[in-house]
Amino acid sequence: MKEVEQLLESKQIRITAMRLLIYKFLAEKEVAVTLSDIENAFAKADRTTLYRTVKTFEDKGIVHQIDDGTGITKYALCEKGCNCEIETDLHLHFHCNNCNETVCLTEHKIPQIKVPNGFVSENVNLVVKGICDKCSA
Amino acid sequence: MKEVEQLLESKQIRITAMRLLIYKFLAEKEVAVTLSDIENAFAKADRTTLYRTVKTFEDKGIVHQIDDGTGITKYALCEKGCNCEIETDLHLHFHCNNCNETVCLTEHKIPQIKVPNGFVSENVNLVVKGICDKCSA
DNA sequence: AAATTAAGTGCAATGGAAGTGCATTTTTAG
DNA sequence: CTAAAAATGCACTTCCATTGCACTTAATTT
Ligand SMILES: [Mn+2]
Ligand SMILES: [Mn+2]
Ligand SMILES: [Zn+2]
Ligand SMILES: [Zn+2]
Repeated sequence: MKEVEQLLESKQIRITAMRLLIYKFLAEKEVAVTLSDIENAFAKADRTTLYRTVKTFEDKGIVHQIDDGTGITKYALCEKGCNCEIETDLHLHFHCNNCNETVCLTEHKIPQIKVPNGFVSENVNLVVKGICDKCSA
Repeated sequence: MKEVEQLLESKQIRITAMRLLIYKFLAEKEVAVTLSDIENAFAKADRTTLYRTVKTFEDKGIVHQIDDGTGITKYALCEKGCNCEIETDLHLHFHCNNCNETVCLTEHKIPQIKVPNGFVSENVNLVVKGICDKCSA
């Protein structure tokens, strides 16, 4: 647990019980989660608090948002040294049409995309949909 | 106008005044439009009608939805012979962070994306964000 | 330690957009 | 012309993101 507290402090995030719990929850999940997922895991806490906690994490660069096309924002912890606040998020995301879960494929970087003359690419969002490893087994 | 009516008929879409107008509106726009854009252009028509008209167009394969990450669904006419109802939509979309408009880059196909073993890719959504040609000039 | 200030949390409410049920109008078919 | 089918309009619902404000907890200052 000490490591988590150190991480939060290093990112200028004050430590509270709620924040430690939410961080732990995100760390245990191997998939991206919605606000409702968090809400269900912490029935006592108010949705607003969870929302703002995740937003704080995002602002401080330890969580990134994922728009997987379902219309519901998902969140996942950043990898160590991910820097997605500064550079653009480079890895791709996979959404399973069967189990409806979304995962970060952090090892799979988004290839360079060519755009027509006059266009300037600053950022790319790439979501692959299909069947995940668990569902295809 | 005759061509439009023929196109609609060939796709089993009944011709109504509203549908012709909306088709014309989409055809004139060189960018993807939101439902609100259409709503503003046809103040008299009810939002539901516009919604269902566009949905009909989509079901019949003459319009495709675009999720550009703004959280608001956008629509654009399909190219001739686009077949995005059958195969997956292959071209990429560009969203301008300056003018906030989204365009189809129909000439730019989405490259083959590698996914890890066990994952099956069925569909890819690729949105590039940056500065469009008009805004960068 | 007490007082002051700032930050975090909870409750209530708002707003935007997508979507649906049903009554009414318009089109099509017999 | 009449009956059936499709399209349209209105009202309403749902879902999620987001905010204002009051209250509680933690951090600073005196
Ligand atoms: Mn990710
Ligand atoms: Mn397109
Ligand atoms: Zn799955
Ligand atoms: Zn632009």
